[in-house]
Amino acid sequence: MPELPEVETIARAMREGGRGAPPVVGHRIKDVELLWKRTLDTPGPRSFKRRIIGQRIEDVGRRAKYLQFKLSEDTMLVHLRMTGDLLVGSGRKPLGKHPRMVFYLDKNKQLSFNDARKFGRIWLLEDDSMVLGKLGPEPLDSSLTAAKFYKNLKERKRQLKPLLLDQNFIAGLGNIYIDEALNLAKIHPTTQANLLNEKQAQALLKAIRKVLKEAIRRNGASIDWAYRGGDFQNDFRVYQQTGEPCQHCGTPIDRIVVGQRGTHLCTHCQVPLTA
DNA sequence: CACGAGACCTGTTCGC
DNA sequence: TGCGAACAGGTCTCGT
Repeated sequence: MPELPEVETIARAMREGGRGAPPVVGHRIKDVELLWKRTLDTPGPRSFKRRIIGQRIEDVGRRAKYLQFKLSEDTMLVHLRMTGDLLVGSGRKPLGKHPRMVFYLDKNKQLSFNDARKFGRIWLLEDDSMVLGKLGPEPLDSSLTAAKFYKNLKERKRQLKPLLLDQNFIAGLGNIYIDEALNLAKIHPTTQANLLNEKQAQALLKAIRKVLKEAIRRNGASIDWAYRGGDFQNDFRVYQQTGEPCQHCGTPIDRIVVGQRGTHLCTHCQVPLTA
């Protein structure tokens, strides 16, 4: 489900409450239950349990699509992958339809990691750079200037769509927001990165930021049963709009496959670039 | 380095 | 209606 805006929304809910649940920051972890073994990446189950019990959740942040739980001693990273979600409530009965790991907190609270497809992963680390170290820049961080983004694009020959999906090139984007940003910038998804001129690179970065900021403002996009809470899905220009008229020119939105991912675009507004 | 295929998984929707 | 195929927000690994 979740790309940067959805993960950001969840991180905020963990800190301040939201999505119909109270915050978890300030609570202490009293017990953990692992219901699907592979959900836990690092360390092993015994060590994980021994280390995490007793730690207090000091803060929750986000890097790329990872949630960072800053605990008293360690950092716990949670990656939701396709269908993961975090639910907060009370009692001992695991919340949600597909609980994979459940944290029992003080004051009878619980945090339940739900994940239908079991792709999600959790790490407990002294130093989270072990996992986050190679990630590319945050798209909303001002240290990623238009000039730097242009330079980075110039050094790559890959098609834009798979390149923007590469978390080591730029962090946090996924299938939805890439399709939306490329449409907004009027750039074809199969364009070779190094063929963009400076103006187009600038337009692309601007479009990425606009789409992400608007989505965060709307608390992300709710699609199907995986993630709920946001309503940016009502603003999709191309994603899952196959056959619908382009808002700009009326041409029916097309769906193609690029790098094995479904890709939505307006073939009139987004014309392939040739060298 | 770029690219494609296959894995990891389950649930929903589509086509016949 | 029923049933298999296709598809899904992500990422890793392997082979060419």
